[in-house]
Amino acid sequence: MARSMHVRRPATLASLAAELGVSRTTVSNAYNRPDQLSPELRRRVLDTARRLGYPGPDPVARSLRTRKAGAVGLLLTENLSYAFRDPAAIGFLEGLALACEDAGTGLLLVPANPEREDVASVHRAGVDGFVVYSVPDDDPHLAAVLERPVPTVVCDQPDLGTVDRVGIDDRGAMYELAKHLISLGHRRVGVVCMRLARDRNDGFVTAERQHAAHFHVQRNRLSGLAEAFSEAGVDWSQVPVVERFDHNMASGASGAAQVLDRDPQVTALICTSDVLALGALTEAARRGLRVPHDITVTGFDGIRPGEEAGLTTVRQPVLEKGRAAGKLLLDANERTRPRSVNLATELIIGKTSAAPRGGAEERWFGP
Amino acid sequence: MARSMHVRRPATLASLAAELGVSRTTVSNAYNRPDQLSPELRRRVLDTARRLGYPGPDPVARSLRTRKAGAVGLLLTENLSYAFRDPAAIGFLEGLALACEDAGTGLLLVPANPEREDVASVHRAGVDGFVVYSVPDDDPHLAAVLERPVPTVVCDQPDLGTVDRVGIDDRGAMYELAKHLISLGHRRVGVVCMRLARDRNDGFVTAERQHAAHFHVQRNRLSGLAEAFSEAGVDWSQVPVVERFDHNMASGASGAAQVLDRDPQVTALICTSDVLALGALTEAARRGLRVPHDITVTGFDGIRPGEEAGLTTVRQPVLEKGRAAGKLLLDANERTRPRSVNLATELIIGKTSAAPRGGAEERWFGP
DNA sequence: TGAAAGGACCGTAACGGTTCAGAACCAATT
DNA sequence: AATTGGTTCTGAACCGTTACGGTCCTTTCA
Repeated sequence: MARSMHVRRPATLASLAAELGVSRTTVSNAYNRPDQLSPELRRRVLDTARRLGYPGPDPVARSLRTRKAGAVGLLLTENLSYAFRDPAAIGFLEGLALACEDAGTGLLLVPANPEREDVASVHRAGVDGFVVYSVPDDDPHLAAVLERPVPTVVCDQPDLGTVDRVGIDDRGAMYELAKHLISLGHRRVGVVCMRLARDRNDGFVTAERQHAAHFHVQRNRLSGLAEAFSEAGVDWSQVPVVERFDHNMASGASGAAQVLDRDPQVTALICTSDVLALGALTEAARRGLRVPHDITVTGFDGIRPGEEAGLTTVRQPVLEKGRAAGKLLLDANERTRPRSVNLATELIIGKTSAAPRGGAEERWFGP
Repeated sequence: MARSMHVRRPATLASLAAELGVSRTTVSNAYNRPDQLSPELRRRVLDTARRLGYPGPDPVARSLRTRKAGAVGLLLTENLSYAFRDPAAIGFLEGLALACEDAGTGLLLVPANPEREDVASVHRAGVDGFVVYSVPDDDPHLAAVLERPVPTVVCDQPDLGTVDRVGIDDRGAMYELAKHLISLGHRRVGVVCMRLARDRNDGFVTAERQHAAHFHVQRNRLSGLAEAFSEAGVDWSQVPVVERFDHNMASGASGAAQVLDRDPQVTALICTSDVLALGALTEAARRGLRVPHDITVTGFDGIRPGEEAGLTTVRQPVLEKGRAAGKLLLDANERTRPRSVNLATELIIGKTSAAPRGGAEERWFGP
């Protein structure tokens, strides 16, 4: 009980300076610019700091004064933890983290509960810039980010023209995939896609909802499909498109089931992500459908488990996307116009796609 | 070119107050305590803010005054991006993120390059607390965190007695796994472990280095093995233990190769992580060794790919560990003593372990 | 010996907010 | 008429630091 009975206020740079009989500037310099003071004095400052339990300059106060936080913020659609569940998101984050560590910058994951309209977390984030990854274009969090006077990079979002952007040509890539299926002879297809807007709509999607989709990525992938199949003479408005709010394999499976229940004659299940496609594969197996003999299944992304399953898909460089976003943000030059980066994708023809059984004429046996 | 020719300084709360002819307090209240001023005035404040392009109270200045940053920091051993490569780390992060989003707190990933001694990133992090995940006990970044006057939770680290801790009984769990192997008849075994210290040492490990390991988790897992096998009459000092700095499947494979080259007669390869074990499996296959008929392979962690491979391992609740760490940190009560949480593990007997071919007497045929 | 150079340290003024104890005002109660 | 209570708004202190532009003293060199 020999310790001080009164609550001692924590030491600050000022109190340390007072104790030493030097100016605050000098103490500050002891930490930040060793060359600005004599080694002896510096040692004395540091020793006294240790004795007084001064932990060094307060990072927040420093940030206020220097006007840099040493961190970039990341805004995602989903609950924070989603970032660690979705393989594509993980890849993106790894790339972003690579860029951050190169720059010695921290990475702040901003909690943005999509259920609530509460954007306080965005306002509260002490960051030098934002990366926005795949949020709906009408998300209030996105609006809040854009109001903040810091550089921003959007990824997998529409080009806003005002901030940097990185992405892929989702529409073109999906168009190519569709062309591949069409060349195999597929005309009667079904689609399972990820959520198209902030409201939950687990079921069939109207053409209108497809057009009005608030998720840039999904809208463009669907649009690429619609274009290709329309060109091939397919009436896109008759194609069953099923939406799933949650993004996991179970959704892929139930989405596939819903498509197959509606039209058992579809020869191909096109999924807008590999995760959904992997789920569709399980549903096909459950129904005793052999892939690709009885049915073709395709994905999008090029994640590892899809690769192992031999999935026909579009591979996109998720890690590079994250890294590019980080780089764009970290050398944000006020002078430059908003930049837009499109990364290349690659069509991967796996073993889950083949010509439909019986060929194109099969559709004459439809219901 | 009608826009202002001069650079306008960004609006602040003070300039907004001046423009409106009200006090700064009132503007602050307009944002933070709407009930403290009349609705009309509040509207006027917010409208003027929009007109002047005032983005709302600066988060850093607010943090300085309120003494809360609204974020917790995470310190990891590795380069930042490692967090997104290692399955166990991903699970931990998911759990931590869950705890954070429950509390509406941000999660700041602090870049801590293990190569450099530069701990500035720790000093610069504006956070309300730290979670430290599996860093060597002599890491300067850890020391820097402990000097910061904020609550801290260490995970997979020794109990420091001064800060909260969460972990598992690595030693006991590995002891149980070893007992299982011993009961199957294994006496001649080899070990592949993760890095034991900050220096790279890809090769055999002396008993001394095992004891002095700076990674709590690895030290305890090895110690559990040593205890069990010693009790079974095995001279642990003769057991080949190979260390690998990088944690990936390739390391597991090359580590296994090194053990098998040294002693082709080992009947079991014990790996201190599933990732290493998966690599060991590939090396076994490469050599034409059938698992478990020709050789037993075991892991530790209970990650998904291991499960799919039918790996015998110890499953630990990585997600729960992260969540527990977050909870501990977020309701850090000054009054409570440092808490220590041990989570339960489960021994998983998969299909990669079996009794050694020829039984215990085989060792008589050794070199 | 005087001028110039350089090292070491300091004072002041921000940085952009929040908070608390009132002041001013008005209506309702005693 | 004085008191009470409530709402609305204000003034000043404070958060802990760094940027900026000095001053002062000691060397160095012509």
